[in-house]
Amino acid sequence: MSLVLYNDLTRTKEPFIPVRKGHVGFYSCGPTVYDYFHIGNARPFIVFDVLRRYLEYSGYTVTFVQNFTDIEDKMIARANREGITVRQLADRFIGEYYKDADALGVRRANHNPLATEHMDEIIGLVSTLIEKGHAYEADGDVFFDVSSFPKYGALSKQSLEELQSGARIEINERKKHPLDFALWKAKKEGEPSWPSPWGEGRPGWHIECSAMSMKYLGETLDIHSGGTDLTFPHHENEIAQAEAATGKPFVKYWIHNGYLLIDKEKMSKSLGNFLTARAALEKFPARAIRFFMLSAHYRSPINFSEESLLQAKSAMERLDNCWSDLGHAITNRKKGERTEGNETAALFPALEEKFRAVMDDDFNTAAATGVLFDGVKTVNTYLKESDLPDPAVLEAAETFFRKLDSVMGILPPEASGEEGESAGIEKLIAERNEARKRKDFSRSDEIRDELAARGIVLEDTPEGTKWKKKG
RNA sequence: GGCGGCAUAGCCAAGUGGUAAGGCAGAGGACUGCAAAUCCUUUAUCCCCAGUUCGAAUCUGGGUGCCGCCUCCA
Repeated sequence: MSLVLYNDLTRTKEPFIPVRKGHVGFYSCGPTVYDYFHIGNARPFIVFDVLRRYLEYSGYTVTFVQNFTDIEDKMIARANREGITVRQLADRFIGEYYKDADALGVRRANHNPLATEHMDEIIGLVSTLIEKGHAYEADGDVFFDVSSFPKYGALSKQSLEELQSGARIEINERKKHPLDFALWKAKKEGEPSWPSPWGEGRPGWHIECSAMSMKYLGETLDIHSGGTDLTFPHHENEIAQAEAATGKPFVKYWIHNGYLLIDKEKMSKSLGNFLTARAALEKFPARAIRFFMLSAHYRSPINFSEESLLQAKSAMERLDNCWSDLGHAITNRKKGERTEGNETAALFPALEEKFRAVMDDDFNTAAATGVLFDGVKTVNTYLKESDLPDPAVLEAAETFFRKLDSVMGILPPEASGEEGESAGIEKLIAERNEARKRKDFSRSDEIRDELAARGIVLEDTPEGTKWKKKG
């Protein structure tokens, strides 16, 4: 088995074969850093983080690039409103991006290029396009000439005529074709600008991704991802810019995630129906948010709701219980225990194989969560039925969870031992167990309630009383 | 108008020809001083109609409903 990906360019699932054997160049469109990102924006960050991790799990060396758009209309508008520079605004929200993305368990990219730091590459690309007759200057603006690029519309499967007929774009007299788009915008009053062969100005939005992705990943990328709303025009334009300039295929696999909906409607800043990732993180554990995102296929729309997140949270608690029970069993294992658990131990590699199979099929994280919980069930059943667990089973189980978690990133973090607190809790538990021996249940329940008020949950098991923090 | 997506149990959601994964919630049982956790049992003929097929949630045609893109947007 090997990975098969749904390629939006061909609208079919295709075997994944990278340009360079063993290596993957992966570019994902990043945020415009004019505000906190919302939970809908978080979807691609999380799902493509998982795809990247899966590629690494599968043995590829991945170069993952995600840009920050730091010069753009909304950036300028907000900076002016707040009386700060665009650069200051960008610095601020890049910092905020990392806070939230880190909290969500999104691994950092290998490169996070900024448009404003790649003016040479951008201007170089625009110059090439003009030289090759694919772009033209008009009063300090430079436009891409869509009619010079026959493949235009290949990604969105629309002809120029079809695209135009439904278009709601403003007529611009200086454009040769209504769908021509800006590569370079002449400076306006109150806007940051950079020198260029066409005068002072700033880059259009689409050009930065073409220029920066090719700089870091070469002229043909393996994977380019983003939200499905970027298919047109953003990604269509990226293809036009890159391929008109290089004459080579720009991207082998285009993948787009479905929207996150709220009240059955797309969550977006312009609709005003958004919840920032930060606000979501205050309400729900990050791992529950990740699990929620992974519980549906990445191309399907998912509906964000309080109920869905609470369900995800409960599912995580089940995983936590299993993981902590497994940890207890491992910590407390004794020498000379049984070693006849081979059959059970063998279940885990088989489950991992299943995980691999479903993930290889266009990255089916929803099915993968099923496999994860098959593992949970297997562990729970084994621990219940086995008084003296076979270390081989425990190790196989732990390996299974760690391997899957290297991709999904939803296991609880390692318990941080706050020494003093633990000792105090242990003491109370001992006192409670004394009371239970005396059958002084009112005292023992009092202690349990006291701990519960501190978020400590007790479990009486044949091996003694366990405690854990309730998240 | 063009392009595209979705419709599976109370809720979330896999499954694309051989009689429905997984999670949440519910019910009954086991265990427990009571709990908690866990285990066992239990809860669906897959939007509707017609067709193809020995056989369809899965293919074809038609219908209904919902959503998105074609403008900034993950």
